[in-house]
Amino acid sequence: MKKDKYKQQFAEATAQAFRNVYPEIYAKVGDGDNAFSTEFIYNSLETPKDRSMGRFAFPVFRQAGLLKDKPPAIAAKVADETTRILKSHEGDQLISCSKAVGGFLNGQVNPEILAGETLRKVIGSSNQYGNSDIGKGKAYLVEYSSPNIAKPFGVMHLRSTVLGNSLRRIFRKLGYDVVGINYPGDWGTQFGKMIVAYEKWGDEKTLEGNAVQNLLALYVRYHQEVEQNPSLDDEARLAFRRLEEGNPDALRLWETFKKISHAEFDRVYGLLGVEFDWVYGESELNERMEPLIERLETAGLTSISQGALVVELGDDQLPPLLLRKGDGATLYATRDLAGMVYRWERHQDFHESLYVVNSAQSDHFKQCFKTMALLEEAEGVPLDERMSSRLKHVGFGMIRFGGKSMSTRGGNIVLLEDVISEASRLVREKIKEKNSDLAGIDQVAHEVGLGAVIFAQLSVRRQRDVDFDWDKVLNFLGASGPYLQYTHARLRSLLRKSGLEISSDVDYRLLVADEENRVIELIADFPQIVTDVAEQHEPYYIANYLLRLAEAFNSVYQRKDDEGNIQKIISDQADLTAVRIALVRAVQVVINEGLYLLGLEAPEEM
RNA sequence: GCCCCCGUAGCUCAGUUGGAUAGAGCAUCGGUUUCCUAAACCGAGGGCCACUGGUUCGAAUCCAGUCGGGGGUACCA
Repeated sequence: MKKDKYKQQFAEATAQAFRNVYPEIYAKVGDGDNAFSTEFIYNSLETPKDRSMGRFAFPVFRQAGLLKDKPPAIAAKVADETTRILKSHEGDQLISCSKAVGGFLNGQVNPEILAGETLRKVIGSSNQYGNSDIGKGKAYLVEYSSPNIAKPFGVMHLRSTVLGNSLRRIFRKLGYDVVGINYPGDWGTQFGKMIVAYEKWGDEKTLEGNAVQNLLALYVRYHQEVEQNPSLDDEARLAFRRLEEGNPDALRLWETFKKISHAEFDRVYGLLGVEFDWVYGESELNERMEPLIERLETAGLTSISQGALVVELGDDQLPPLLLRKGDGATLYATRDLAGMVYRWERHQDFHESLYVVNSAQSDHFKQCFKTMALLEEAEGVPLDERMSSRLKHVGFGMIRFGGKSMSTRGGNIVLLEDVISEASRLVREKIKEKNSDLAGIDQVAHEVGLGAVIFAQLSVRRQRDVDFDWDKVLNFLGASGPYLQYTHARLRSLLRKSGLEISSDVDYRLLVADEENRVIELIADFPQIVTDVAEQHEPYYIANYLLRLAEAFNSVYQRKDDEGNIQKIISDQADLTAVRIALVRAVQVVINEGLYLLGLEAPEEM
């Protein structure tokens, strides 16, 4: 982790100050990893709740016991000494230590220098700002979306899709060789059901026109009829068996279902702007399961339980993993295990492999990961070469609709496409009333409507369940995608209207307002936010951050003087305009890039 | 029964490895446009941070238990 140079300087000075103020105790404690070390202080630095207190804060409570002194007294003494030390650094007044408050030392960064360094960096590197090479040469696998064939693309698939898409972009920004994986469910007993349903109630017409809708209708009908007639499930099992045995009729139907679904998925991904690097269905693993099972057997991990072939995991909390059902058929866990090996073979030594899948499946992943760990242990794979420790389940909460969980079977489902088109329609109306001669209105309306939909998914912590609420998704006020896009469009407008070449060679002393400094601090925070997201696999940090940045900028934009006049960005004072335009450019670049990382477009106008 | 997630303003949610008076959006009320895009900005009201106990200089945050909601719990994925 690259260290923040301002923090580092502050930590060094503070550490030195402690040694100077308490030499006897320092002599006793000595160097090393203790409360006096730069390292310790650096890691303890916090961000003050109140921005006016400074850029960072160091709480001295932990030193209190050691120093046998009261925290406020310690803070006061050390603050004075830190200030003296920092002032003695000639010609380099980057940071300063303000008067201590309570038990905290507060550090400030010289605003003019922070502004200059930050804006120069952003303007110089443009959308590369925040890039890193920490991932250089490392493969990062991310599986997301993974819809089921012969089922429609509902909003429930949306979360996985947009989360994964965002993570893919973020890891790329950090230099990883990212492999975005789509792993559609194109195998398993549900195809037996589809085949039975088609043979009973469908015909060629089912596969024409709106084929996906027709297939869904068959699927729903199957689940209604099976209530009355449980023997349908036996037929379905038989039909799937036919498929597995390579029966030509069954295979042809399956191929057709697949083709229809893939065409539909590709269309939806195009709409969403989502991309993948590697797409393979469950069926592609059919040949790879047997070798995997043999490996497990050779390792002595398998046993027969109630007629099924299982792996006992030696864990009270986890049921055994099922490799084969009583009838010999494999299960999705078998396929997932084979898939893990497949991925490892294709991308040897990957850094991490993520599964962006609903939290309801967390036990399933625990079972699979544990099984892989046992296998590698049994095979004597050295610890640092094990794939099993690099597998991570990135879970997320459910999407509910009207308080109930959505289910394809019950037909309680909202189609993603309906949501997007409704959102776009509303955006279009809004644009018409405000900016009716906007060129490319349909495209912009789509981008902004889609922005609302995606942002609604990414602006909350993954683990939370979210209730799908039309009013909320279609509300473009406040914390929303359109709010960010609108702010961005205004920034672009400013840049156009100024008619200036953007230059970072401006007089940063002119940025004196609190509001402006707040914006600069936020811009300076961006690279750290990006790495936080990567570590926690939480894109909402970016969503949250962008809202704060947009808000901060909007209050610069509408700042008023004492007489109530707006302090405009573009004025007849050339120097002031130039530096403010540099600030505008920097904000615009960061919002643009942040939106990109979330998977949103940033229109020029709206 | 056991396991996982969640419980913060009327609603939807933030709250970084415990830290300085618990924040934002929506909704409500009040203000701002001779207009660099008002999809915005400024302000007001609104809280036993589910409950109880513990750890600590300090707990919304950590631990134990209770209550409430959701999910999972071997031959579906």
